[in-house]
Amino acid sequence: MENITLKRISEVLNLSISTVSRALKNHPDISVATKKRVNELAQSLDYEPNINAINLRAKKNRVLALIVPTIAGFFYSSFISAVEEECRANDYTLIILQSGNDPETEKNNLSVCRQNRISGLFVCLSTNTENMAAFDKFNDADTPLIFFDKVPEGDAYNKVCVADEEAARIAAALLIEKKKVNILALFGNKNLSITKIRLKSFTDTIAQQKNIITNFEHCSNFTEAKNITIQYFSKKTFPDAVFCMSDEILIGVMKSLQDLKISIPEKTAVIALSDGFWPQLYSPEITYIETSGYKLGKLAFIRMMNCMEGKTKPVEMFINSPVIKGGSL
Amino acid sequence: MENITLKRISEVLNLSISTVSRALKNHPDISVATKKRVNELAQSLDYEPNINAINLRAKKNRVLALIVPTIAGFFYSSFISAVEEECRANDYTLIILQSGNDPETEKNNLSVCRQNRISGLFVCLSTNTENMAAFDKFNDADTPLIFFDKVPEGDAYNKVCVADEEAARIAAALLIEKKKVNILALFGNKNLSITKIRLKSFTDTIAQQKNIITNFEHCSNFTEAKNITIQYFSKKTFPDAVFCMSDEILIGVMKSLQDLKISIPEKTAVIALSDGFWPQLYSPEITYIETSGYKLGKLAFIRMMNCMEGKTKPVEMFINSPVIKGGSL
DNA sequence: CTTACCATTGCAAAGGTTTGCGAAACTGTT
DNA sequence: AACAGTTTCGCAAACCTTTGCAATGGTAAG
Repeated sequence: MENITLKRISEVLNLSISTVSRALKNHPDISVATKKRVNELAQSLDYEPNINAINLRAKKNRVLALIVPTIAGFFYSSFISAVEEECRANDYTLIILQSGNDPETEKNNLSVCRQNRISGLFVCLSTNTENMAAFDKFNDADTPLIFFDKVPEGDAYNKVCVADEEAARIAAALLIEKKKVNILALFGNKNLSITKIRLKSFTDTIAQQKNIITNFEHCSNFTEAKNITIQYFSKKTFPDAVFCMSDEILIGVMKSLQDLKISIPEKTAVIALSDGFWPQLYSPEITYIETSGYKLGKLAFIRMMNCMEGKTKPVEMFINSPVIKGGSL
Repeated sequence: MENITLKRISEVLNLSISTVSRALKNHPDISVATKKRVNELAQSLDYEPNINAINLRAKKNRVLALIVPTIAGFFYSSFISAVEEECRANDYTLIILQSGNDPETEKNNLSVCRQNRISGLFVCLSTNTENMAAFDKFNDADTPLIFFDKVPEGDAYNKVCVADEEAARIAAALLIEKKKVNILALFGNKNLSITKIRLKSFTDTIAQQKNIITNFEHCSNFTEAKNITIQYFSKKTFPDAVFCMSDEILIGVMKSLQDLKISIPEKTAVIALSDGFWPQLYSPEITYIETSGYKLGKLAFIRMMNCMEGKTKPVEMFINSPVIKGGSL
């Protein structure tokens, strides 16, 4: 099947390319009769404008890109889902790239983005990104850059975040309110700013109470979370509550608690920061503070649009953190 | 920051655009001295070629697209993850679009694809797509079209599938082998070909045994699966095994069994067709027949490459279905 | 000194679209 | 019949890259 272009249509109709172009765009210069002829032929030939040509001429692009360590996983895939919905609704094309948590791949991805002359970029940093220079180029080029989840430090960047501090504080407060006295608190990778914030906020809140013993542990994946939990709960006296910083940790913890047949909330309570999907799978359902990827995605897109409209200073934005009560506390 | 182009470089160096272009591509016509000058300047200016211009000239694109009902969910996101990895490794850009299970949106997405002059397309049909005409245009245009998961009927299309028939047969055989006699078999949406295939294969295998009672039910989401399970297991005599056609059904079933405190595998056995992530979350882990989104994605990409290399007839391909033993059977 | 040849480099066209500006045709007015 | 004013349309340039072919300069051979 041949490629249908304006030129092709213009030849068939004995018109100039420019007339065809204007007719399709409903330009007032063109007579209704001509518009009708053009539109009908275009329709019947299934004409679709060549985006590459359009972008080339316009020197810009309705293309956004998104870089994420991995697509799989509930938080990211629901974030992406939200962003994609908005892109589609606003006639943006979305390019998705995985970094695999590898700074080198991340750099290559940025190269792809620049080749594509994208007009905006969402980024969740890989765990060990240190040099932000490659990102700064986008700022220099006035290409909006929105970080989410794993964000860089400093106030030179746009960031959308779950209200990490608030969420961790609420969780700690709930544990205090329920008079828990021996808490196992599980956090993710030490180096992540997200971990630091949650840890500090949780610690600060708990520390106000004298009589609470808190065991802080770090675990960066499902398996580690499982193992640490087993370690703590194999003893004859064990924590009366577990705090899980993330979904991944939560499911690791739950696996071990189920293996050990420790009943919830009788023997121990569980509370988590979560996207909201997993907690409802358990019985009783897990009480959690919501950190919704979907909502965050929507917010990120709004922020992106604002950045594209006009010059604004980088800001850090938050989504709120409602408590969803299950029966685990 | 201004846009760096070949022209810009050529002006600085007092060379022609073509010389710069060739120098960057390491063309033998260009002297080493010139190549060096050009490369150094390009490097320092962070030159990235404009993909739109390249595509326009080449009249083709290293862009693939993928349409899926929703990105969220384990099967799809792991499928996408695999496809994206391969795209990146092979210098293809991937555009991801969600149909939201709406044929209208699906059609719009196809329009986007054609505007982008993509060179290949992966599609998981939305549940109620009837008219394949919009897809046929891609075949007419020699743009490879690979269907996965929800695939159209007939042999005019390329399809990559989990070995549905085999997987369902294996599951049924395992239940027979374990001498289960009262089985609750849960299947997804009746209209899906994937459901039909699994249902038929399962039924055919089970039917060979006279003494087995099988209760077939359809449920198209988590909640329905939960409710049906409760309905069956609230009676005083209940099934001694549950078969779950998908992950979504499995987690619904497990929620209800946990709520009712029905111990597995003592009171009832559970077996599922699954991507493999969820079964390991439970205790005991669920025995399942693997239907891996990730593997399927890899296969889909290979098939795509084959289609792009040369003219081949549409085929239906399968990935194998290993049994992963947990303790639920 | 001419001729031939090689190594380098430049010219120009093409790909599809948009848009400022000029050209043509037509309308209606004096 | 001449003119101005509209309506409708076409020309050509620009966006950036690639590539066949021509052109330039130089070197060596005759």
